[in-house]
Amino acid sequence: MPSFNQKIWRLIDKIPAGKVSTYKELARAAGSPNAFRAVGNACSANPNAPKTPCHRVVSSGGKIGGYAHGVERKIRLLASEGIRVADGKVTGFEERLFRYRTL
DNA sequence: CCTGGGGCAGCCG
DNA sequence: ACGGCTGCCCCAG
Repeated sequence: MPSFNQKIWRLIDKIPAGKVSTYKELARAAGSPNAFRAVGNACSANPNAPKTPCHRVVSSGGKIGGYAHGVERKIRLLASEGIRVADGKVTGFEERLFRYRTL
């Protein structure tokens, strides 16, 4: 029985390269729409840093958000996947957003 | 831009 | 089990 964190990590693993998701979306996909904050916690507590791509998780509206290993690193990782970040936001966020389910 | 309030899992003590 | 604190947050003002 996976804990909340496990569920979150599992969901994050499903995000394909070149796409991004948000804390809010993850919370919704995990079944707790208001647990977006706990999602952020799960990411920082993520045991496998690059393995589980928490760098593909941004804040709502496409804002870059934070990163335990430094936001700089996060931006670089995203850039290497073809995702550009300008002015603290993901360019073309709406199009690059990975949707888990169509409710 | 900044502030305050809300809401939630995890980790102490 | 219980209360208090923390955090890669969100939203309204």
